[in-house]
Amino acid sequence: MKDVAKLAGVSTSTVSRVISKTMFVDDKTKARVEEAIKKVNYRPNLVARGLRSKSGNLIGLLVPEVIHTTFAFFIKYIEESVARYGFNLILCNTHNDPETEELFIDSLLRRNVDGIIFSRVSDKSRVLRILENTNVPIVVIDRALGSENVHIPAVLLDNYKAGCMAAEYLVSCGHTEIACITGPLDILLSRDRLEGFRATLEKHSINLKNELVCEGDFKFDSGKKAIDCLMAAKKRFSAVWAQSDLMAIGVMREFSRLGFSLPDDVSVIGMDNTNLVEMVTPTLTTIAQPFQDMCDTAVDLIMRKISDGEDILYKRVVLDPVLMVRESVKKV
Amino acid sequence: MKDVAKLAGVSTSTVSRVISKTMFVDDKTKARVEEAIKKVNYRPNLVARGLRSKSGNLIGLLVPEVIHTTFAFFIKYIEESVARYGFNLILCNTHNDPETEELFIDSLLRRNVDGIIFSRVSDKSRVLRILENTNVPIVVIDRALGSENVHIPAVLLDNYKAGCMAAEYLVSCGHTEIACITGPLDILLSRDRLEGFRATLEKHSINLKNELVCEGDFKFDSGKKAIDCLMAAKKRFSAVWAQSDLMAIGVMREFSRLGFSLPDDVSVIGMDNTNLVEMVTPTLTTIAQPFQDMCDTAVDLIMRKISDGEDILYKRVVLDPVLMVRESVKKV
DNA sequence: TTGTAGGCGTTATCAG
DNA sequence: CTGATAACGCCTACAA
Repeated sequence: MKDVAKLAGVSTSTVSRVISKTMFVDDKTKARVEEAIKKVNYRPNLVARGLRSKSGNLIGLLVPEVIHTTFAFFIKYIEESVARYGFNLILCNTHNDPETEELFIDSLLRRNVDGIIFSRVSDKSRVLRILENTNVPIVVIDRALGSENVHIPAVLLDNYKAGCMAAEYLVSCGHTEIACITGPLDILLSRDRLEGFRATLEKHSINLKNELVCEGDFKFDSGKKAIDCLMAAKKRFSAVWAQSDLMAIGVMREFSRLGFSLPDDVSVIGMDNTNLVEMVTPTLTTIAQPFQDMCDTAVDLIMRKISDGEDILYKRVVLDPVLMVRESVKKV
Repeated sequence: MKDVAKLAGVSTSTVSRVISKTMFVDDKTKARVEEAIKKVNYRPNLVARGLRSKSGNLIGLLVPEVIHTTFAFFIKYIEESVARYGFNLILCNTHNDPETEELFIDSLLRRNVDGIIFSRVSDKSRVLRILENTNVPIVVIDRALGSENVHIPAVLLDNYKAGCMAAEYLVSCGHTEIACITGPLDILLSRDRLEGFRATLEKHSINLKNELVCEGDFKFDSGKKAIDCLMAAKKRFSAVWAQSDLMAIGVMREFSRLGFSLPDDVSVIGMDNTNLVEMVTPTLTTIAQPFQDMCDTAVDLIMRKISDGEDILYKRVVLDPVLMVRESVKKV
C-alpha cells in the first residue's frame, strides 16, 4: 500500500479511500492510484483489514458431518451463496460433539467472523449461551432449537408438513398398512415429522401402530436394521416411510436382499431428495427439502444483519417440503 | 490482553510469552498470568496474531465440486486433519472455473493462509504461476499436473496401477470381453487408468477394442449414456470397468432398466469406493482410493513445511489403490 | 479533496 | 527472565 501511495504520489489514506470507495476522491488522483495499484499488482491484505475494521468477510459454518448426508448440500449451497457476496467460508465439522462445537465457535469468534451458520446444534446449552452473548450474527439452519428458551434466528423446514405429505401420498396410493422409520426421536424434527405423518393417517382413519414405528439414525444401516426388526417380528405392511433417503435406500436394499421385489411387494418413500434417489432401482419417491432455498435464506439473513444491521433476532423462516414422485411407491 | 497484563501485574509481552510458550517465563508469574487469563476469560485474537506473525492457523482447500463425488471425502478428511493441528479450513468451491479459481487463490493469499491444498487444478497456467511465485506451501491432491513444467508437491493415487488391478481382477474372474468407461480423457489420471487397464489385458492376450472404450465424465449420467451407446451399437462384452463408482452405478442402473440381471448378465467394477457401493444391488466391487491416507499425507506435508521449513517442493507421494471385492462381478 | 496520526491486538526485537 | 517499544497493514477521525 505504501508502494502504491508513493508511486501515485499520494498518502496511504487516499489509496485506502480509493479502494474502499467510501469517500469521494478526485477523479484524477483516483485514476493515478488505480494505475499504481495495477502496476505493483497491489492486493489489500484481508487480515489487516479484518483487524482494523473487525470484518474480514468470513462466515463460519458448523456441520455435524460432511459425507453423504444432507449436510453436503448445506456446505455446497452455503459456500456458493457466501461466495456470491465475496465472502469466504470456514468449514467446521463438529462430529456432533459439544466440545468440538465449542472449540470451533471459540475459534470463529476469535477470528472475528462476520457470521456463523449452524446446521444442527447439539443441545448443550453452553454453546448456546456463548452464542447468545455475542453480537456476531448467527443463524441456525435445518434444526430448530426446541425447548431451550433461546432466541436465535433459524431457517427451518416445515417438518410436520413433510410428514403430512408422505402420509397423504401413501394413502392416495391406496396403502392402509404403513410403517415409519424415524430419525432419532430426541431430535425435534424427527418427532415433528412423525406427528404430521400420524395425524394425517388418522385423518384417513388409519391408525399408525406403534409396533410399525422404528427409530433410526438417518443413516443407511439403520434403514436395513429397521426392516430386519420389522420382518423378524412378522409385521405386516405394504408401505414404509423412511425419514431420510439413506434409510429409505437401506430399506430397499434389505428388502432386495430378502428376496422381495420393489415396488410390487412393498412401497418405499424417502425424505430429502438427495442425488441418491435416481441411482437406485426403482428410483425413490421422496419428500424434497429445498436445500438451496434454505441456504440462500440463511446467508441472506446474515448479510442483511451485517449490512443493514437489520434485526433478525426473532426471525424464523419456515420453508415447505415438496413431494417428488418416482417409482418406489406402487398404487394398490 | 491489556486487562490480563494489568490484573497479573506484568506487561503484555509476558502475557504473550505465556500464551505462545515460546520462551521461558518464571513459574510464579506464569501462574499469575494464567489465573488472570481465566479470570477475564481471555482468548487471543487470531486476526491480530495473523497480522503480526503472518500465520493465522488457516488452510485453504480448493475443490471443483462438493456434492456426491470423491471431493466430499477430501473435504471431510482434510478438515479433520487440519483440525487435529488446531487449524481451521477455508473451503472454496471452484466449479472447475479458472476465473473462480484465481479469485479464491487471491483471497487465500491475502488472508495469509498457512497453506493451500488443491484437489484438482484446472490446467490454466496463470493460477499455476501465481502458485509458483508465492512462498505459501501448496500441495496438489488427487490430480497430477501433467505436461506443465511446474513444480508443486502432490499427493497422488497410482492410477496406472488402479487400471491394472481392475483388469487383473476381471481376467481372474474369467472375463475376456471387456468394456471400459473412462473419465474425461483430457485428464491425465483417466488416461493413466486406461493405460494400466489396457496393458494388463494385453498381458493376458486380451485386446481392449477401442469400440468398447467410452469416455465419460465421472458422473452418474455418463455411465448410463455409455451403456446406451454400447448397446445401441450392439457391442458384446461380459464385464465393464467404470472409472468412478458413480458411473458404475449409472451402468448398473441402466442395465437394470434394460432388463438385464446383475451380475449374471454382465459384471461391473467401479472405482473410488464411495459410500454408494453398499447401497446398490448387487453391491459394487470397486478399486478403492485411500482417501484418508491421501488427505493426511497432504496435510502432513504442509504442516512439516510450516513447522520445520522442510523442503517439500519436489515431493511427490504416490499411494496405492486397493481392490474391494463385493457382489457385482461374476466369475464365469 | 487530501494528509497526518493513532490504533486495531498481537508478537518480535532489544535492552535491562 | 521481563519490560518497553516498534512494528504487522489497514482504516478513520481530525485537521488542513
